[in-house]
Amino acid sequence: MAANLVQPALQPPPALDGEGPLWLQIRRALAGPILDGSWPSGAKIPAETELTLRYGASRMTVNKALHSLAHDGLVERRRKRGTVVAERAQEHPVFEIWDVAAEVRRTRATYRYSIHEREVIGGDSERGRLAGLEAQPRLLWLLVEHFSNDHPVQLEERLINLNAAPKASKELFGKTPPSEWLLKHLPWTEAEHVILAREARGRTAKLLQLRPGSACLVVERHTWDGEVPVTFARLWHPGEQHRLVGRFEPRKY
Amino acid sequence: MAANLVQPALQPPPALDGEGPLWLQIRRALAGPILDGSWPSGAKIPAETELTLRYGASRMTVNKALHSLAHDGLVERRRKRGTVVAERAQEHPVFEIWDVAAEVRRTRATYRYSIHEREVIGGDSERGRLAGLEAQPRLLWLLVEHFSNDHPVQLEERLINLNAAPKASKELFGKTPPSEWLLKHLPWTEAEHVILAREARGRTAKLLQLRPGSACLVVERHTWDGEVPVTFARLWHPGEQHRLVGRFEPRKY
DNA sequence: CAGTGGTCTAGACCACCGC
DNA sequence: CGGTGGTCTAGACCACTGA
Repeated sequence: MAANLVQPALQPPPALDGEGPLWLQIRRALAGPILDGSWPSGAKIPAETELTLRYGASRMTVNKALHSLAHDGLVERRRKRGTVVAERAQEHPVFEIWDVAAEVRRTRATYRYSIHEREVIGGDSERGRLAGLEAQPRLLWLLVEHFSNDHPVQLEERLINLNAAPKASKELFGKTPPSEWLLKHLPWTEAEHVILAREARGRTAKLLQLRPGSACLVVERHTWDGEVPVTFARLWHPGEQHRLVGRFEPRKY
Repeated sequence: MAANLVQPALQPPPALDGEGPLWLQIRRALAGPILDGSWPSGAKIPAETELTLRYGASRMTVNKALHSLAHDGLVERRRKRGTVVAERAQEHPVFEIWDVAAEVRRTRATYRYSIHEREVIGGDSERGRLAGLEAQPRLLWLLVEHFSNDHPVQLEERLINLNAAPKASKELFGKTPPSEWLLKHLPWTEAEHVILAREARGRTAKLLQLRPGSACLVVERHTWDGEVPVTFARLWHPGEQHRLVGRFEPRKY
């Protein structure tokens, strides 16, 4: 039984899935264990030459995959030391589709959600128009509240285009919150986030247990699949409790 | 006089600056005209093979530069059509170091700023401690207000580490606002943005011409040069006026 | 010193898609 | 159809930096 002095035993690099360009396959194969935690921060990733053998690819191809992972902050590379899993690899960059449920669970708090409203409406309704979905005949409207340790952390106003997601009309979201369900079941190719500050009034304030007029951080998210709008979400967060954090480096220009 | 039917006459691709890797030089050479507007959205960028000749580089190298520009949303590439300047090329991605002055000027409004306070303080002062700069002996404190068409759009609370930026102690920022001056004169390797919502009170509300208690979008930005903190800024924006917008695509994993 | 990534080349084949 | 980007290769030299 040789002691693993420096590196804990790691699962070997996973196999490729055969889908798409080789460098993206290699990227996915390496990103998987990093994101699901089986390769912890600081774990050493095989050298380029080694991956070259493992995957039967040229070094340039392996390099493209690793460069791409480094660009997105999942790994850090340095000459001689090699490539290691980055400290913050699992942190969700601000402008990705993130998920309150996962975020709450990461802090080891208990997560819970509650659906206050669920209704099929037309796109020409006030809600549909405000979200820019007036051209869509049928929308599913949801009002969902998310809790961390039974304390409200997010109020979610959600519209789902039922033409793009017919399956959603039968879904009651009893076990899976809508955001997670959508990520799993609906493809999207483009998203836009708008971040702004707004005062909580009326029901919004009441549900979030805030004094009317309290500042809230609001994230509005549109997603499209090609040209087709898929879903809209307006996410209310109590003022200073919810902070969007992003780290970055200077641009290259 | 042949009519330029489809493409307006464009400046030729600029020369390289000889600094750093070839692909980054090419990237900079192409990014310049895009960002300063001399190549408008939709303008066609020479094909890879053409740039290969122009810059005496191999196609792989040119490709790496263009791929990188496309990744960051400055250009769009499609087979046969070629590479064109993206629609939103000049929009500042949310999590970059952006500059109100440039933003205001882009909307063709007149930009103006005013320095309300300027003072050298110790890092152990309240302001220094709140910004996490307590270990720094000397800080320059500034309170700057930014206007678009004489209407306040941003209030900037600024701390500059004078150990990292000794030149700043003599700078009066009479012609150049601090943010722009810092970008020009101070190197940084890492930055962090925190976005939150907060109510404007007292002087903050008064300067921004808001009713006390109005929701503001606050961006707090730290930058470091290696391990050394360089500057801290807290930027207040009137609630819904200032929106941070980001577009993105699904991750590749 | 030597392992590792950083970069670059010259050429190749292919897929897409506007003309 | 043919121009364009997308990808891949096999090899090369170099720069950094940890052992």
